[in-house]
Amino acid sequence: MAYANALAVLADPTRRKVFERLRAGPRPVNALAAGLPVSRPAVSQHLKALKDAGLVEERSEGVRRIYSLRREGLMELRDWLDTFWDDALAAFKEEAEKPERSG
Amino acid sequence: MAYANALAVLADPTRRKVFERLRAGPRPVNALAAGLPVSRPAVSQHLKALKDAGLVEERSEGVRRIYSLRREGLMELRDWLDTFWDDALAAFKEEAEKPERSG
DNA sequence: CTCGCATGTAAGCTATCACTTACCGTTAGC
DNA sequence: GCTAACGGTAAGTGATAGCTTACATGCGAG
Repeated sequence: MAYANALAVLADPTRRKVFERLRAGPRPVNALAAGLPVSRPAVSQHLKALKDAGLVEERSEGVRRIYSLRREGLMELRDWLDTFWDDALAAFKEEAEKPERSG
Repeated sequence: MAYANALAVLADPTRRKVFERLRAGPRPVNALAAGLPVSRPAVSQHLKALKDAGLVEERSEGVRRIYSLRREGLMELRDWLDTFWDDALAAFKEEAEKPERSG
């Protein structure tokens, strides 16, 4: 059910912006916070949330913490999305929940 | 930017549950609310949010409102997700944001 | 028309969330 | 050791989101 966490974390616009910035490659906190309309501690908090959800990973480089994307964290979300196009599953579930029909 | 709305709407567990129930086929509000730990008005409110986000659609059938999935509403979200695997785009953006490198 | 079911809407409450400021630990350079 | 830069954490605050109850609306049956 990691997709649930991913959805919750990515729902916030600022946090999503931080996440999207990482698409361009690994970045230290300073760079991620630059230009955003929130303070640096706010970005730190967002990064923590992203990390807890498995969406980013962090490594130390001297005094900096370099954050990078973790695409595996998005995979469950993608899989979940795909279940809405899986017509076989949908049909099965429909029958399972409606053992009898009036028509 | 419809994916932003989709993310925000699907982030709530109860609302997501309602949405997932629709995977099994069109349902009236009553059926969607049955068994959920929240009141029926709460479900109505969730359905409104889902509808506003383009994730469900609604049609009247006598006194009932039949809600059904709208997969198009999920497409933008899926496309957005895919951008995180698009390495060409990622490389391009990386270069665009870093015109010079120390190496 | 009257009654009842199915559903949307309004108002109010509470918990949560994102933000800010202040502070602390850590690393690098002199 | 002293200082400066990077960044994580704590405490407090205001806004928002989801929930509930009460009420309004619309359709169908008799």
